[in-house]
Amino acid sequence: MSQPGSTYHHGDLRAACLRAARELLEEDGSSGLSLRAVARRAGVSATAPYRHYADREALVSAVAAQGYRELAEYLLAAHPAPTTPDELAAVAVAYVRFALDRPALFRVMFAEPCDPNSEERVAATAAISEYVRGVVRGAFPGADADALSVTVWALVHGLAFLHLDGKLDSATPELVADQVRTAVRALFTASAAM
Amino acid sequence: MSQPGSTYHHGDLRAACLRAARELLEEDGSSGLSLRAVARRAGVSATAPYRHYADREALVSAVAAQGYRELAEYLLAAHPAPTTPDELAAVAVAYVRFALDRPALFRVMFAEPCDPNSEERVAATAAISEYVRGVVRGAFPGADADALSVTVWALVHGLAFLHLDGKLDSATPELVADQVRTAVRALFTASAAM
DNA sequence: TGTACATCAGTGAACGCGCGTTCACTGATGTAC
DNA sequence: TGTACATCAGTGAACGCGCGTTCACTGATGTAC
Repeated sequence: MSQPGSTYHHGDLRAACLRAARELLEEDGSSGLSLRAVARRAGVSATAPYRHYADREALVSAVAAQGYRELAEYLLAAHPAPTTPDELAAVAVAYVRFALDRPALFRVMFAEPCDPNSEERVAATAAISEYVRGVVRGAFPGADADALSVTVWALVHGLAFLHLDGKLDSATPELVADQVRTAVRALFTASAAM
Repeated sequence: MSQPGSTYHHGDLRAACLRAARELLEEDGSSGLSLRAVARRAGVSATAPYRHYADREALVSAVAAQGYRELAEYLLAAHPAPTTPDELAAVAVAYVRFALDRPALFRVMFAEPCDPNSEERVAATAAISEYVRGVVRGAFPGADADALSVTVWALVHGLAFLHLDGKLDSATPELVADQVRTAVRALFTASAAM
């Protein structure tokens, strides 16, 4: 049990490290994400995090896994089981929105060479990919779900990255959303014509 | 003029640094790309690169710019001016191939927060984006070229990144190429139906 | 053709930094009796 | 309810490392006369 006044025992340093890591990530990018900086921000000695994370990579993996879970929530919140193009587009918009709301986190999740050994991480990405497949099956009943879900994911993922890198105009959220909707609709038309 | 036997004057250290940087990038990823490592590999003192690059960022920008130029060559080699879906698909395949052939370079080009101040870099990315627009105009004469070129670029870019991150099956080049062709064809069908 | 000299590419010592990680430790917690 | 003690979360000093960058320098180059 953590005691309010006590400072020696943090109470929930594991979660505090994760929170600190997320903040550093958004402030300084992934280069700012060091174990020492995390400890500093959590108000704890440099070595305290080792009680909770084996090493730096373990912490990064935990951050990424948390990111995957949050992304899944974003998508589910947009629409739990889309079946029309507009509903699918809403999910796509949420995906890109997530990337723009948490740019550094999104980069850690996808752009960094990752260790294939973190089961937490592997499971989280498998869940995302499974969700996309399910969504595509729902929205495009006739199509080859496997092939089309790759296409949809790639399209949306690419939009997210190009916006992240400033290669597309992301001045306002509405502008971004419109672009995403247009792109997804184009795909839907395609599948209908197949 | 560089003299074969002479070691004091390198001859073309600027280019040698670029080459060393590229090698380090592919061997160790972008974390291995330090000025000191570049100097070491070029067989030169740690400070020699400062004759040719103002700082680390200048070198990274130069590497990225070179990457953009090579990407453009890849695409042009695939087809100089595609007008059919198959020709467009060939260009798309080349884009993804480039990413998989030079993963770390591709990441530097796109996944790293970049300085918007390097004109060399800005010009190079503008050229790519202009090329994509031109290709789309050629292959989809009737469509809204601006909107559609964003869609095409995003789709291909997303495929490249998902493959890079091991989120899609990239066991053989042919498998990858097939996926890319399928996705691009889906888009073309869409535009034909619009 | 030969020499003096300005130019400039590369040297090497040194700086301060933040990092990941180890280690023996200490202080707080909570449980068994 | 009170006390002894095992557990374990966090400490702080220390390690070795590689980094970016500065500085005064030196050696090679090539040009002007």
